[in-house]
Amino acid sequence: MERVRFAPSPTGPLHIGGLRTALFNYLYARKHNGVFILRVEDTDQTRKVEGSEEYIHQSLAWCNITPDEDPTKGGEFGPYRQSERKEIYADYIQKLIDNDKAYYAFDSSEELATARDIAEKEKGGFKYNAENRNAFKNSLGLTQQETAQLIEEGNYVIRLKTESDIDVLTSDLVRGTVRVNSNELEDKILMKKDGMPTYHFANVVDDHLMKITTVIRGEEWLPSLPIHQLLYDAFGWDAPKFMHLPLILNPSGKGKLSKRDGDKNGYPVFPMAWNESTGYKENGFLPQAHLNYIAQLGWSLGEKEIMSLEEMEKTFDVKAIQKGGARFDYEKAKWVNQQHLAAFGESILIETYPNYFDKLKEAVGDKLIDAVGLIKERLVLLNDVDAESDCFINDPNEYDAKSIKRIAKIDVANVGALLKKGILKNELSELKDFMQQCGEENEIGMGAFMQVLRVAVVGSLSGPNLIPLLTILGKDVTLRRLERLISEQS
RNA sequence: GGCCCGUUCGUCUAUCGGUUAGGACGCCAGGUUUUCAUCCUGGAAAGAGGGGUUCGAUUCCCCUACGGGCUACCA
Repeated sequence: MERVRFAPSPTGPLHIGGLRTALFNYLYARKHNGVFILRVEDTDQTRKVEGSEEYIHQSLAWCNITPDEDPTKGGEFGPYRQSERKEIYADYIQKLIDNDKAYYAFDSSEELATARDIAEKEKGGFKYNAENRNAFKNSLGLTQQETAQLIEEGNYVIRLKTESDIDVLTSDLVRGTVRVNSNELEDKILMKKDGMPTYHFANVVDDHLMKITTVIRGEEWLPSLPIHQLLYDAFGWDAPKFMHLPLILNPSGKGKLSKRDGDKNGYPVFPMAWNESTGYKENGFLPQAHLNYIAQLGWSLGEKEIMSLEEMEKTFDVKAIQKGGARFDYEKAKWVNQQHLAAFGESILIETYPNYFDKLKEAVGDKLIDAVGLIKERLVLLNDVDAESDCFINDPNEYDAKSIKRIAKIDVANVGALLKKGILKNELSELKDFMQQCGEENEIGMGAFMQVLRVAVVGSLSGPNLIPLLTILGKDVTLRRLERLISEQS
């Protein structure tokens, strides 16, 4: 039974990268009939941001990515919030200490900072490990008595005791074997002064205890994989499988996708609104379309790019995961959304997103389905509904200057008068025949009629199919709008 | 700086040693449409560079370049 987990920190809103990690975990679980767990990694109390855990839940819910086990619904392996697992970590760190795999260290942050400064100037980097740990204040160099005394005072951290000069072999599902010499590694802090574990420690302990079979996370974790491997070894545990996902980059390719770049270039980076920032939801994206697009960043879906979540669950394949980072492309994200929108039937679209169609419904009543049929193929985002519906609801506010220029050659008064007559005498649905006939008699092109009528009704030369639009609006509205154009343009 | 990972059209990607290097977004041109959008057809557009291995390399290996990540008592 495969068990995977998405393990975000509640330090702010979920962003696109985090959401994709969640998605891939979820897809992997579903594909293998496994279990998808949400674990909240809130071991850093100082960086915790109010409301962000709730935000993570809501975002996943919006996307229909439902955890099988999580902090709110619980599960067999809880608690699922790391801050509630303090005693567990204390037990396990003791095992490491007892087996000489970890040790106490008493260096102050200031002492470490100076050591780091000096080392960086001298050899370009600082590492606290077998090579120099004797130079620091820790239980490895101090007597038992001194150590006990310092522990009593409470100002200590616990570090992993790495061996010197051994090859650490790790394996990644998308990258194969990664080999690092332990001299490159550090005696990472496992337990902080406040008694909370660091990511490295809590992660390994929890993944083991929660019986995680495959760890799927971002590539930024690849450098610490050897540390995690050492930790599994220290406990004598089998490590799970690992899959490190390529990063999602800014459109420029410079750096990880950032909120800053999103703000600058006008695209959201969060699933839903967070403080001043709007999310994909508020910008009119369908959750399945958003997921469909971000899935393409690092996963080759094949020739058929447009897929529902269910289809992705079936086709997800580790072999198709990309190694290199993928740049974000908002244009394509919108195109995917347009494709999903187009696949909806009118009534299902209205049923699924009723709020977007409230105003239109009020204006056209039982002709709502016809009206939506006219605008549906014009939508890229759900938010476009407003602009596209406008011609059903309001008379044109003002006439588009370019369009007025384009009909300048037409005798609006004359054409308008003929149209008026035609509308009074004919059914709107038959107006085209009238224009044809009347056009021949008066040597006026079909285009002239249509353009005048369109500008009158919509205010510009673009918009939905005109005759069906008129039949929904009715004769009164059509005539009113036509007369106004005649009076303003004659 | 050190370590790790990566590199096919502008972008997302296919190719598991032999292909006219395929698809998608975007772009351009044409068609459909009263218009715009949709839709359809067509077009321009790619193997970072250098060495190997091989009868043959985009594909395997090495070097270089470039890009990214990590280098916290943050995750």
